[in-house]
Amino acid sequence: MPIPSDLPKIYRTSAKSQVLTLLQDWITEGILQPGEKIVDTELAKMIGVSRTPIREALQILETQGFVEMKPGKETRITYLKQSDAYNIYLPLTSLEVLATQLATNLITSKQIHALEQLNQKFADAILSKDSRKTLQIDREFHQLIIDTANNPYICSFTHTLHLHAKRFEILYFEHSQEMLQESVQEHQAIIEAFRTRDVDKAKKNMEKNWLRALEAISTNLKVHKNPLSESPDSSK
Amino acid sequence: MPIPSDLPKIYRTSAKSQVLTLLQDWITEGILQPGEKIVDTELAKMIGVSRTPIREALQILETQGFVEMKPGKETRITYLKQSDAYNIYLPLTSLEVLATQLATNLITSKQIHALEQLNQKFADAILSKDSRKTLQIDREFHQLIIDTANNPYICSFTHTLHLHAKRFEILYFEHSQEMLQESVQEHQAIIEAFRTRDVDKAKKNMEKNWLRALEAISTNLKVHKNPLSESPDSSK
DNA sequence: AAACATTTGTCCGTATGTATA
DNA sequence: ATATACATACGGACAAATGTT
Repeated sequence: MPIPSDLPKIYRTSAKSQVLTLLQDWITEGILQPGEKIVDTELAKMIGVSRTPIREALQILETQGFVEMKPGKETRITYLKQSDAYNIYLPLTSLEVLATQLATNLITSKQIHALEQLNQKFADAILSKDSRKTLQIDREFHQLIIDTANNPYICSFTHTLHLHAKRFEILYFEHSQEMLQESVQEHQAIIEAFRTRDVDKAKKNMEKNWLRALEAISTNLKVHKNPLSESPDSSK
Repeated sequence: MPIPSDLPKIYRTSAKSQVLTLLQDWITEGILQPGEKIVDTELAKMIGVSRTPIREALQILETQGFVEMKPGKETRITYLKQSDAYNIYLPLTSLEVLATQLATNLITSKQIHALEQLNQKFADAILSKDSRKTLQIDREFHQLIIDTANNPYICSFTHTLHLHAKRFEILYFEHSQEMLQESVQEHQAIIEAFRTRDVDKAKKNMEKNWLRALEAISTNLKVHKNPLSESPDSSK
């Protein structure tokens, strides 16, 4: 059997990358809470690797804004305030609007078809009221557009912001049915705009999609569940 | 003498951060060339520290797109093609336009005054024909606006993109006098827009400032100086 | 095909700096 | 103020993987 030559090269997965993905997951899911102290020896024992890959992963998490390392002192999960919503969603909006603009001129009919299927799955997920699955499929829809734009910096930045947004939503926000239904409409409008290569329509709907989510967030926050989520008293 | 209590806390600078800054400088300045192989033991000997802080810095440089680590195989400085100009400058434009929007509502008269002084120094630097200094002051102008916007994600992303842009310009591009003169005008327009809190005018001029630079780049590239800057033959 | 050289990935010990009693 | 405990930063050694002869 001939081996297809265009297979994506599978790199050996280092302990570092596995730890990184694991910790990103623990932080976004809230298993590691905002403000929680991280001790590398403990994590190492817990996960079953040495301190080195733990530390290497922590370095990366710091540049992504998930932990704060005070050299020689301590390492903590970063705090996340409700007002951070703007910090996260506004640059995410700008970058995804740009991705949409670039994608409009690059997208193939095959990819448009994939977007349609994802939006259908999205609509189904909303009805199933499985909010985790719904969020997951929404992100896949957006990710396909980002991938189409084919810009490594946009891809990297939005990946980080998506993780922060997920953490934020798990901490503070529950999407309403009506809001998600509107999302389906906007997704559909983006797909139509792609078909007719209508850059302006595509961008406008992408922007609306995110800004509406941000507005919903700022007017409809979860009750403050977790004291650790707030920044500590600065008078200390 | 009373000690002012609002001093920014000076953290002990780790070997890791020093190595990181040093390598970022070497890469953007072209001392470490695109495609060049990096051996951590060599760097460690050269700089005079152990492999650990070198590796930690390399992890971060990888997430920023300056090096590529192939596990168990090799570590290389990333290639930079002329066509990467779009990848760098387009997201930078989007993010700085957003920063400008946010800054318009936050900027103080003191900061506006600082911008004016920077733009004056910028104009002087252009006449002195010291292109390094000119670029440096231009970045300080933009950085002040970004700092004013007060968004950690925008700040982090644009920092990385500024470094990539600097590397690109040193490799491929020499700003012309006329282009820089236009920049002075746009900066002035931004300052005026800040004064009157004219969000739209401020954004438009910031966008124009970057897009014009990108246009100049794509129509006026340096002669291809460096064979290593090109990606290697993909048929390998 | 197998042994070698090279380089990376991981482990763990030690020292330095920080906070607390 | 001094001593103690503790966590982090760094160093050096070993193991694993890759490419080569």
